[in-house]
This record gives sequence, C-alpha cells and structure tokens, in this order.
Amino acid sequence: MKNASKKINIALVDDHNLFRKGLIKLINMGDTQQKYHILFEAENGNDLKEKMMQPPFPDIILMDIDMPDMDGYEAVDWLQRTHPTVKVLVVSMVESDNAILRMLRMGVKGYLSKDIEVEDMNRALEAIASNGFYYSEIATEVLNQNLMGNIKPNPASLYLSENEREFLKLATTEMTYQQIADKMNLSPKTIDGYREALFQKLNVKTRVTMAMYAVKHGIVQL
Amino acid sequence: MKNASKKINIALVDDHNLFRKGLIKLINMGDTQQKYHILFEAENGNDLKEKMMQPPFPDIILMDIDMPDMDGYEAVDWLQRTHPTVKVLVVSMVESDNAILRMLRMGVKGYLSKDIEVEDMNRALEAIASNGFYYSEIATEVLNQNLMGNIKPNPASLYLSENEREFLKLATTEMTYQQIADKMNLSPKTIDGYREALFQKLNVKTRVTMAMYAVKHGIVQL
DNA sequence: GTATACAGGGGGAAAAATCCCCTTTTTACA
DNA sequence: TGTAAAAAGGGGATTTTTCCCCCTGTATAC
Repeated sequence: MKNASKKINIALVDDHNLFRKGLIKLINMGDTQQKYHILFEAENGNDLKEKMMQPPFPDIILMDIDMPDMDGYEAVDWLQRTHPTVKVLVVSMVESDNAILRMLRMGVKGYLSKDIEVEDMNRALEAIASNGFYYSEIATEVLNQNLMGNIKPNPASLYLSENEREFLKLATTEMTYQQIADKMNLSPKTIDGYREALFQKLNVKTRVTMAMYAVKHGIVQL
Repeated sequence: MKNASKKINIALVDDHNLFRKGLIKLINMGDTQQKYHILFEAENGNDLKEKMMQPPFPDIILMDIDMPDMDGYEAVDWLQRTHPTVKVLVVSMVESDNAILRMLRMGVKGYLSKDIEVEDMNRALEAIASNGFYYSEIATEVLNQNLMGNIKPNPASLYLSENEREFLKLATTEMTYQQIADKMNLSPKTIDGYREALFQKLNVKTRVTMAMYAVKHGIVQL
C-alpha cells in the first residue's frame, strides 16, 4: 500500500521561471521516496488552460496568485469548473485576508506563503496527496478569525459591474469623485454608491487601498 | 590560475525563504567546479547589515528589491558606502525603467529579472565573479534607451530620504496621515511636509496617484 | 400579485486630505 | 566656527472623502 504503483503528478503555475525551477529542485530534494513527478509548468492561467487540454492531468497544482494574462483566482475558478478533482495548493506572497479567504472559498486544498520553510511545503504536499488540507500559519489565523461571528463574507459579490469597473479605473487617477461623475455622466451620489459597494466587495476602507487593489488584480495596468 | 585557492563567497538577500532556498539549489547545481560558497542569507536590508558587521564578507550579494524593513535600494546604498568592494547582483521581479536605472546608477554589477533562465543566472555569476557585468535583456534595453538623448531625468530630485520612503510606503495603506505620524513618531505637520515634497518630486497631485507611483516603481510590493 | 434585488439619486455631517505661509531646530561643511 | 540648507513643526482655511439613512423606479422571482 505504501509503494503505490503510480507517482503523484504535480504541475506548477507561476510567472517567475527562476522560482519554478527552484521549487522543483526543492520538491525533488524532499521527495526521498520518489513519489512525485513534475508533470508540467505553466507561466499563467492561460498557459495552464492550454496544458490542461488533454491528459495526463496533474493530481496537484501549485498555484501562484499574481500573474499576468490570467491570475490565480481566475485559474482556480476555471479549474473548479472544468477539472474539479484536481487539488490546488496556493503558493503566493499575497497574505491578505481577502486573498486567503477568496481562495479557501473556492476550495483550494492548501495555502502557503512564500516565506515558509521548505519542510512546510513538503508537509503540505504530503497532506494534500493523502486527501488532506494544509494551511500555513497565517492562513489558519485568517480562517479562525473569519469563521466565528463573521458570517457576512459574500461569496458571489466579488463580481464587479461594468460601471463599477470603470469607476474603479478612474478612481486610480487624479480625478475627484465629482470629476469622475461628470465624465461618467452620473450623479456624484451614484458614484458615492459605487465607492461604498466597492469598499465592501474589495474589503478596503480608503480610496488609496481601493486603487492598490485595482493594480494588484490587474484591473488597471501600471 | 583556474583553480584558485579560495571559493567565491555569495550572500542572498530576499524576503522569501522559499525563493532563497530554491536559488541556492540552483546555484549549487550549476556550479560544477564548486567555485561558489553560500556564505549567508538575509531577509532584508537590516538583516544584511547585521550580518555584515564582521568578516567574512561575501564577494557577491544577490539582492532582491522589494523587502520589508529595509529594501534593496537602501541596502545597496548602504553597501556602497560601507563595503564598496562587494559586488551586487540584483535579482528582482521589478522591471520598471526607474528601478533598473536607479540600481545601475548606484553601481550594481548586474540586474536579473526573476523570469530569466537558470543558465542566465549562472552566466551572470560567472561574469561578475570575473570582474564583469551582466544585465538581463530588459535591463539592457532600458540602459540603451536612457543613455542616448535622455539627459533630462532629474538625478538629484529623484532621491527620496529614508523618512520619505517610509512615509510613502505607509501612504499606500489604510492609515491616515495622523496614524502615520504616530507610527513614525513625528508631528502630523512634518508628515504633511513629506507629502508636499513627494507630490513635487513625483509630480503627482493626490495621495492616490502617489500610491500608484510607489507601486509602479517598486517602492512598495503588491 | 407581491416580495426582493439593485441601480440611480439625495441630504447632511464628520473626518481626512490638501494648500499656503511661516518659525524653530539640526545638520552639513566650507 | 559660522552659515546656509535641510528637516521638523505650526496656524488656519478650503476641498475632498467618507459615512449613514433615506427615496424611487424597474426588473425578476416566487
């Protein structure tokens, strides 16, 4: 039972080649029983989609979040719809509550910060390979804090309307809300409504952090 | 002459443990002649400063840019003043003209994107070890474009003081200026002074666009 | 038919950000 | 060692942002 016939196939999705290559070395180093096989690497979500067109499929995907073209959120979303049996382990430097909760809600099996020790990554792989879960410390904290009392987190509301998206872009510029309202031919009060809706959805408290969110998630380009 | 008696000491400065560990494996893999020795690792500039208190000193330092506490710019600046013979190879995911030029002006020996191939990194190490330079493609482009005709970039005014940089980072968060003042143990009026100075230097008109600048130029991490 | 959701809009007030002009303290360095 | 910048701090005012509670159509679901 221990020495199963087939190896566990792993895929890596991360936009930094150097990080992928290093990670592969680390996985192989810790893999004394030769359980794992690196099936493929992808640079972003789109790349992953291509490589998931036909078998063989990976058992576990190590997934970054911030990537050009198609980020980790979209990629995981797509995976859940098209390959629901594939297990995702997020390996990201993003440590915000929002990111962690969003990923966990989508059903990823693990969440690792890039800060963690090599041993933790191997533990995470072990856990996930044997149908478990593994969250690094920070993710566990977030999970605990948000499970009690906080029933509010809105699963679907992460969707932004056309207007909200447009407003969000303009909110990253020098324009005042008044000027944005003029440009969008809407009342400043409506704009204020968008602002409040976005603060809620994006879990931010100021225009500055709202703008930061927009950059982080590729809604505006640098 | 080929087999010099002493190994080349390398230090790594990057806030992501996983990346450091992977990088070390990659360096050792490509180091068939066992020329390199990993002297130490540091998580950020401050950590580096501590480890540079006494010998042995590294010959080459692989330096990230975005790091908490003390970032790559500050660290390189400090190194140039205190250990001018140490050669710095920047390994960052920041690819903005500004970041590259700034580092090159400070005299780093190489600039690598984290996207590069493993071989490029080994080439860079080779080059720098033998008193050369190595810039990855993107850095070379930037260099070429900015050497001809473009004398305009304001060299002095781009300099941000320690405090200004700290303030700029905090200004990208939810904190109010009052809270930033408290955190930095300064009067809100002084903070307001930093704000005005930065608006001027960065050519922006609002806190939002100031924050955008900070992101664009890699002063804060995403 | 009636509840429900949601985009658009409004009043009004408190908090934060922005601006301009000015004084004191520190620091650099010729 | 004197002096001129920087850096730090202040007064006071305007503009913008942020918040909270409310109203109206108009779909859509049940």
